[in-house]
Amino acid sequence: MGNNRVTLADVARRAGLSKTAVSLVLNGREGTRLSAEAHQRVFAAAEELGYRPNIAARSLRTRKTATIAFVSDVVATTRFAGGLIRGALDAARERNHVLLIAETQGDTSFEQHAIDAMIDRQVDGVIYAAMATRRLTVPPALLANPVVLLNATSPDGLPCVLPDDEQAGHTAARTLLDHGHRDRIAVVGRNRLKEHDPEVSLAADARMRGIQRALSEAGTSLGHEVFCRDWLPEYGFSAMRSLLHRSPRPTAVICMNDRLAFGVYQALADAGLGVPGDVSVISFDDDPIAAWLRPALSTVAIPHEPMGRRAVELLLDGNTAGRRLVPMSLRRRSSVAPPA
Amino acid sequence: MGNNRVTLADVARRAGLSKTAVSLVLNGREGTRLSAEAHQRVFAAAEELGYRPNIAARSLRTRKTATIAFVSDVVATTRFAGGLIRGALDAARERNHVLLIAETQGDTSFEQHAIDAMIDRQVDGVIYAAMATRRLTVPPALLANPVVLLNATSPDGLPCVLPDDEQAGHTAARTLLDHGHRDRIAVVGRNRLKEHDPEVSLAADARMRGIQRALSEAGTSLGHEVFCRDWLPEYGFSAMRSLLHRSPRPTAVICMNDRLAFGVYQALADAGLGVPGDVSVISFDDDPIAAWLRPALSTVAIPHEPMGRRAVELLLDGNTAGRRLVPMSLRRRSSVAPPA
DNA sequence: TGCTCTTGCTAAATCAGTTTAGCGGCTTGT
DNA sequence: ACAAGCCGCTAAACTGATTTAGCAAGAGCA
Repeated sequence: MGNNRVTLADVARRAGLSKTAVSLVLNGREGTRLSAEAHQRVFAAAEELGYRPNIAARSLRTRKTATIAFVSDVVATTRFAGGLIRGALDAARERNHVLLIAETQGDTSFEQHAIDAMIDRQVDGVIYAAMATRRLTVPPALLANPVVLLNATSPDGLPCVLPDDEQAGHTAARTLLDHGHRDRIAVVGRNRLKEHDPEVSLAADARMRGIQRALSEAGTSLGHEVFCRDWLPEYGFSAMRSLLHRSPRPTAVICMNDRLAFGVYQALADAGLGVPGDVSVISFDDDPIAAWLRPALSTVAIPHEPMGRRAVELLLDGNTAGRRLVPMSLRRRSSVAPPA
Repeated sequence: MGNNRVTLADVARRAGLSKTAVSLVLNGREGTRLSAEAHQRVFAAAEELGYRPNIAARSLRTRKTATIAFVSDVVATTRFAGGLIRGALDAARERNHVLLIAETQGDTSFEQHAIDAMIDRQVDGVIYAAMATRRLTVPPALLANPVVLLNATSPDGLPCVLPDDEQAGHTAARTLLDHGHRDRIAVVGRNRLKEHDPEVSLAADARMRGIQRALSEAGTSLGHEVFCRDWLPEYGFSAMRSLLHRSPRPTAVICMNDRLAFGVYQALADAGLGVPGDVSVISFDDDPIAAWLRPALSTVAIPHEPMGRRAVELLLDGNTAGRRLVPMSLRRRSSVAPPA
């Protein structure tokens, strides 16, 4: 196993120099007065022996592990997480860092355990991620070292990365307005809890603000709105059913996420109505399902990868406190058309 | 930061004992002749100071890091990965280990980089995971330390964890037979490449074998089959369309995965046919979408969490070589009924 | 009394790096 | 001619744990 790994001492012996010299050369230290010839000998020896530094040993002295902890409530294993981790992974790789991941599953003792485990391993910093965009309080144990919140804010004013949901709401509404929809635009998925409790969601309120701003800028306002207990297909389904009983019928529906939109599609199909011929649909998230629906669903994507990437950059490069909003962009597909 | 972390020496000083004594006590070593009183003093001191061992320092000596590398082609960020990582994370936590993750994205240089990065950090072992169940060759650099393949096999005969797709195929077909379907069962999603090239897929062939075994045990055989270029909704859609032109029309369809089944649902809805009234549908994977469809789709689930868990157990406990098949179980929902 | 054994504990080596302090030899300035 | 400074390099300390080797005091035995 590692018993015969090549060490710095081996390289030094081979190069006929001291460990010090080898360390200085391999770390590319400026201002050492080692000769060009010594540099050559070190590089050659390291190359020939296939030397790789032992990071545990190094970090013992330097207190840098080139390792970042990615701690999340439950995000690490949801579809949602994919892009977040991918982006973080990419940015970490570019900076020669690796990611240690842990999931708290919302359990305080798991969380404590996870954080301890990470800190014991001397991570250089922690990315604390939430599945739903929301406000949270970070465990005090974390505050001792660099932290960046991902998809969350905290009262401590820690640096954080969030999607720009208000702009997304504006984009969604603006898109419908641009297609000629006006007074008969409905929203599916309003939810008092999500909109009023920042510890539950920040997205719901921000998206609504964006939608309402776009409408009032256009001199109009929301035609209908339906509240939903949760943002799941079944609630979208019944919400759309209830909308179809109202008159005038909406010409377009903004769904608070793609799963609701899926339910809305089902209800429209059951009623024999076509998208976008009879009703246009637009939504948020860009869940994989959005591209699979027929017609494909136009939706304002959560920028998972850029967010993950941004969090790592913020952590590693100077991270001034405060929030960073990452823009959300429209995936134009086929579910929006002018009203009949 | 870490400059004032409590060290073993601090605890020793406080307890009025040597570092050796403290180390022995805290590690619960048997056969030391330290007095009960010394034990008390050590525990008290450690507790009072909030001592936590520095794992980098420890691993320098012991060559154990309590860290596992989870290297995958692309699995880490797909929906697919969720359960795999979750299971691995759970099992790792139970054993006081953590997971270092990396993604190669199928790029050889990324892969080399990732593997080096993990080995430099002295991981105790590597889980090498694939997104699609398939055969692959593991990079030679890995062979120097413990490896378990997850969702993959290799010619090296390394220990590996795979879903039992043949049994899954048998279960799917058996379920339809039990409901009274017999000669008019169709398969959607046959694919020569997937079935014949183990480096592309092992699942396709295994599922087909299971299906055919169940049918021949019942003295019947496949009514129809449609080949698909890929297992995506659009191909399921056109496959089902073509099936509807044949006569006799199938009474039930086995889809090779849930995304195909989604397309099949769309085609049936377009044709005004009901599931399961006119056609029963059963599938594989248990993608989240399966539960969202109306009627909810019965499908044989890939046991992601147990697989991830199993991989960690295999790696940490004695891992005798050879393959472990993890059973796949049926999620009974509403898409299967007796033929009309 | 002298010898060995056990008991309870510790000094020092070790892991693989980084960093500090400084050593000879040569050049330069006065 | 002599001090000062530079050049090229190294010995040794240090990081925080584990582990080996062994010491001193007391007990047991002849």
